[in-house]
Amino acid sequence: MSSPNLPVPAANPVAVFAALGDRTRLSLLTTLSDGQARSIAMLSADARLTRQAITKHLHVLENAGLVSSIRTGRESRFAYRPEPIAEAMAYLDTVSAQWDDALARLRALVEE
Amino acid sequence: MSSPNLPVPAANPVAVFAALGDRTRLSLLTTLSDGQARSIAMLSADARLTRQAITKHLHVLENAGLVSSIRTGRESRFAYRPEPIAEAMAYLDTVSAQWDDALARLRALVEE
DNA sequence: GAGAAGCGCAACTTTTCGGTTGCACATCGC
DNA sequence: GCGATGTGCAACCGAAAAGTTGCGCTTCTC
Repeated sequence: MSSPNLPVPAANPVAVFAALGDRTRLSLLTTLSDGQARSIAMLSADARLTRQAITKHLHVLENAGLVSSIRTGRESRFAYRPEPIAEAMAYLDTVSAQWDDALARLRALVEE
Repeated sequence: MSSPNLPVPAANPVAVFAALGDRTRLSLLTTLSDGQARSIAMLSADARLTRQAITKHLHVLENAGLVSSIRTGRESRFAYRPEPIAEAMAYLDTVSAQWDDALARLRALVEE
């Protein structure tokens, strides 16, 4: 999967959050975040789902830029990619920053 | 909506991310994050969707704990709630921390 | 070379999601 | 009191998501 030199899709916040919004995928990502690349077979081993279901989830994660895959021999290994997570956190930061600003202004107003 | 004294649902990370994984909802939340509570009519005014569609999205956000609503007179006003965002960021922090640890260990190994 | 392991692809089923429409009901303002 | 405003609820629809099954193709391994 993932035609070799096609750039990894831009980490669109909505797509990233959507990818994270499924417990199977969140669990896969958490597993992979230890830096160890794993094959589909390995990742499906301890899952209650079919290998194909896991494969689909991995592709969703890949399209969101959260993992990358390379085919080596007969197996394709998936690896964690940190960038989108950083961008997602940056996005959430802007949201909570706006909130904090609003709070600060309100407080200033109240305290005279 | 939201029976008065029922505790706001626990901010389950999966539910929060799923709620954020839609551009209409993300946009609604961004709007509300300025601290100003708004009625459904206000929030639907500048949207290309039906009032009912907006209402549904607001309920999704509410179930994820991202907003709260109170009925005042004939209108029900929705307000931003910061807690789930903080928890979501905390979750992402654990993921990226695990990644950083893995990187550090790898680096240490390589540098002897 | 033969069997096993690891995948990919395609078809199909079942829910879930995002949206709309229609209608009834409460409330506000004059 | 009455029209306008703001909602809530329910039914319905189409598209996408989640998952399964079946099958064929490579790649190891002995």
